[in-house]
Order: sequence, then structure tokens, then C-alpha cells
Amino acid sequence: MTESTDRVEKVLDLLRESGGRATTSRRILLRCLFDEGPHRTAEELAEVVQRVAPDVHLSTIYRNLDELERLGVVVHAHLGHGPATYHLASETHGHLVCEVCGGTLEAPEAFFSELTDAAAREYHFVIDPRHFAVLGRCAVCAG
Amino acid sequence: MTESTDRVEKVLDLLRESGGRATTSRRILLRCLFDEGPHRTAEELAEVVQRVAPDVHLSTIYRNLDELERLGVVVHAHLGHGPATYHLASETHGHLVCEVCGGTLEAPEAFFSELTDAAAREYHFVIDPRHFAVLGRCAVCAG
DNA sequence: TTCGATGCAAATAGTTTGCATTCTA
DNA sequence: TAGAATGCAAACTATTTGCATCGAA
Repeated sequence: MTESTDRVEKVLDLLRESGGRATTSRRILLRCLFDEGPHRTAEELAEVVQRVAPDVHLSTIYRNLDELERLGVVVHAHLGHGPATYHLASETHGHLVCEVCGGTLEAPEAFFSELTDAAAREYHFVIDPRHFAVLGRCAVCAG
Repeated sequence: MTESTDRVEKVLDLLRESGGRATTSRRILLRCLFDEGPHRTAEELAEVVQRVAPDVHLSTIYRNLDELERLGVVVHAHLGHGPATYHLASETHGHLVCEVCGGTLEAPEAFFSELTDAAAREYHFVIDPRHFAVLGRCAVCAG
């Protein structure tokens, strides 16, 4: 708890340094991001934050997530058809999402290195494997 | 022209065989799909169709595209943040989309074969490289 | 003449924005 | 006390749906 509080305050310092302000909603949101698992949608995060501070509006969550993304603290990814999910930039990985059951597998960035190399070689294209999901069928649904 | 008309009629036959009907809007939509380039959003397709038949509604385009996808004639892909794009199932390929300029590169399915093999080997996951775009930065924007 | 397809309006999901108010630095 | 952040309502984009009507088989 104390450890994650430290990390929260560190990000709030970062926020202040860039001309921003440390607010209650940001403090609570950051604690959620540090304490809870990844792959949370803005709506899910809002729900968790609202258990502590019911007045924090969903649009504030969106605005805060945008700001934190601008600072490089969080990133968002699109996993399939639904809403975007947000997680800490430090927990960086790619996603394999099942089109059938919606299940998500995390794959380390190294897993994409061959594709990344090939794209650079053949297309001079720099792949960012974190921002999108690779779709397909998981072991169970592929049968 | 005659050639694409033949192909259109072939799909309309398929539609009839599955209990559906050959309608004007479907005939025009199919001609657009066969004649125009790939990566067209429902809205773009509606616009092209409406040049010929102004009364065809966007919701009809969506319903027709759904039906054609169910029959395996077209597929849709999500290229980054915007709307989905539709193209013929016969023109199957993956997409590299630049996060900065939005430019799209098509890559043959073979380009993803190493990743596909690795996913099968390590996660028993069957990748479908066509349904989602791989994001990153193109040669120019990575500069 | 039946039942699938359509046009239209309205609903929906996810996200963004304008604006008056509140609160941090 | 200046200006950043917020709450709220409303706009917005992409898509879906309900329903009366129309049209293909």
C-alpha cells in the first residue's frame, strides 16, 4: 500500500512538473492503476474510482487517462471490438485476443520481434506491438 | 465491366440460394466492391452507391455488408481508431497502419507466417492476421 | 402473396467537448 | 487569485434496431 502510494506521488510530481495539478481524482485513479490488474476500460476504472469518490465523472476519467498517456505513464490498447483498455506503460506487452470467447493472452514484446524485424527490413515500418491486439482463436475455441 | 457484372450476378445467385433476394441496392453495392479499391468504410461505400441510387440508406449498406460477410464474400478489418473498412474476402491480406499519418500498407498473409507459427507453437493460438491492423510508424513518419 | 429487404427515425456504445464552477499551486 | 481540473449536459462517431412499407420470388 505504502509502496503504491509512493509511486502514485511520484506520478503526481511528474504531473506538477509539467504544469498540471495533483487532484483527488487523479490520486485515486492512479492508485487503481497501480493496485488493480491491467486491461481495464475507462468505464471499469470509473466504477472502481467511484466506490471511493462517487462524484468523479466518467469524462474526468477519460481526461485523466489522456493526460497520463501524454506523460507516458499509461498506454491504451484496442482489444477486439469493444472499448479501449488502459494499463501502465511499464507493464508493456502485446495481446492475443480470441475472436470467439474474447479471452486475452499477454505476450512479451520479444514475441513480436521477428515480425518487427521483418517489417523494418521489408517496409521500413516500425511496429508498435502494444497498441493493437492480434486476433484469432485461442487453444480452446480453435478446438 | 461485363466481367464484374458476371461476378456480381454470381454473388446474387449465392444470396438467392441462401434464401435471400437480389435487390437493386445489393447489385450496386457489389459492383462498387468489385470495381473500386479496397479499404472502404461503410460510409464511403454508401456515398458511392448513392451517386447511382440516392435513396439507398446507410443502414441498408451496413445490413448488406453484414449479410455479404456472413456469406463469406466480404470481410471487414479495423485499421486503427477509425471506422471499420470492408473489402472482398478474395483480396486477403494483413495491414500495417501508421499511427501518425494514418497511411496503410498491405502485407501478404505470408508476412505473418513466422508470428502465426510461433503463436501456434507457444500458445496454441491460431492468429487471423486479416481482421486487425498492426500499428506503428511508416518509413516517413518514423524518420 | 408471402416474407425478405428497405427507408426512416430512434436507440446504442464509446468517447469528446463546451461551459460554468471548483480547487490547486 | 490565476489558471488548471471538474461535473454536467450535450455533441459526436460508428453502428444497430424497431417498425411500417415495399418489392422480389
